[in-house]
Amino acid sequence: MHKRVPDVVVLRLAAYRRALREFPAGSERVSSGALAARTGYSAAQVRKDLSLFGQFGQPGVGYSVVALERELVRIFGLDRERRVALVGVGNLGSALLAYNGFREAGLRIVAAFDVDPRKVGGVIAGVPVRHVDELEGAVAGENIELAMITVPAAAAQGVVDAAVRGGIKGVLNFAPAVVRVPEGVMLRSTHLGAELERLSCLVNLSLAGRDEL
Amino acid sequence: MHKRVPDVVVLRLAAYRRALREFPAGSERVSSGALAARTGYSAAQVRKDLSLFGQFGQPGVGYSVVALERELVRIFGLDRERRVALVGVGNLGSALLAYNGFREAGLRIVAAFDVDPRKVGGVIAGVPVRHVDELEGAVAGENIELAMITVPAAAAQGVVDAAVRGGIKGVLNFAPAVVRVPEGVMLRSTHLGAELERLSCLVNLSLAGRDEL
DNA sequence: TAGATTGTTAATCGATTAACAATC
DNA sequence: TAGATTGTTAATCGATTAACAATC
Repeated sequence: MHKRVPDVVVLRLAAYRRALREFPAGSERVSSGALAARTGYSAAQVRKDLSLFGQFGQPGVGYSVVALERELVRIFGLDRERRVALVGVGNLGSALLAYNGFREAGLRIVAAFDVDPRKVGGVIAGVPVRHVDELEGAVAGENIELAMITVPAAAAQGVVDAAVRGGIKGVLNFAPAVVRVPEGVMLRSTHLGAELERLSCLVNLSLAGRDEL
Repeated sequence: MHKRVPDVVVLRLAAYRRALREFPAGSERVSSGALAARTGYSAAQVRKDLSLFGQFGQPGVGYSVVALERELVRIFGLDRERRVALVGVGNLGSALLAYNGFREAGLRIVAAFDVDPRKVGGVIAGVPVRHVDELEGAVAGENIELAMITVPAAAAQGVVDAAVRGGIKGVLNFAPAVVRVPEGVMLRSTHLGAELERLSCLVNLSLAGRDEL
């Protein structure tokens, strides 16, 4: 288990997992070809991607739907509960708190943080809102591994630094700002506008007579 | 202008644009090296990416900050207002309606749609909420080019079909469902859980002793 | 001029695809 | 057995990097 795993492989693994979950109840076996058809990738790519992590299939037979899904869950590290902090309880933060998909994925938002005294002390979607001053201590003392940042751009680096001091393992930044984390801390950045801007670019390029992306 | 533009290039162009916007006021010129330092890519890649679209720099001098940003805006198709519909006024839909970043990017949400009679007829963040039955007609008659879908998974394909019938050019799907669009309509899919699951995967792989992604 | 920097070509690197022996 | 399908190797393809002539 020492191979490098490209980002794009993680993206496809997530698609395989989703496809497996949506498989007709009662399906026991699935072939790389069937997974490919459901996800839009190729059978060879399905097998290659999975082979990075082990040998999960049987030649001539295929993969066990249940066992393969279990392997993917394990690869994603979602086979045990991961505790998550959310920082910034605005519109997007509230939407994330109310989102049900995390729980079933093993991702549990256990604490929310904000600076607004009207929000601190409240409870949103079952999650207590605490003052952001408590963030570092909470990460350090309450086994919080991941943090989602939904604060204004100007505040982003500060709260990321606090989470890092507390020992956070991964940061998902939704603030439209470049933030830095030390080596060893995983970082993903996105923001609400990004996807729509990229879509606009695709539409624009395709209309300009280019090939489809 | 007939080269294929890989998805990853669009991603980097967006980063260059953001970096340009954050450049110290008064900067007139920027080199590929300076852009690289700000975005974490390499100078050669900056030049190569830009060269896909034209020659924007001067040898020995660099790029004009203002002119390059204008070119990027043009490439993204954001040099004129693009009208956008939002379908599904839940938590995420409301967050998108309230997000200010779209307007300054030239993306204007002109109509929101829902099926809930308590929401239909209201106005959120200045945008009127209409019944989803009006979606197709609105797209066709009100020059709406892009649609953001924030409805439950089960309803996603139906509203996408309606938007497509109305002549939508691009769809950004936030529902956790696989949707299909005909050739010629651009589609991007993501959902709130996806990024956090990918982050979890990164953290898990890095802790398992793998190289950094 | 000398130093800096672009745009592009060639070289390298990595990812995808095709093919097939091994296996059920 | 014959048909199906995996895991992996080799071949192809595409993207990144390095290098440099051209230019300011």
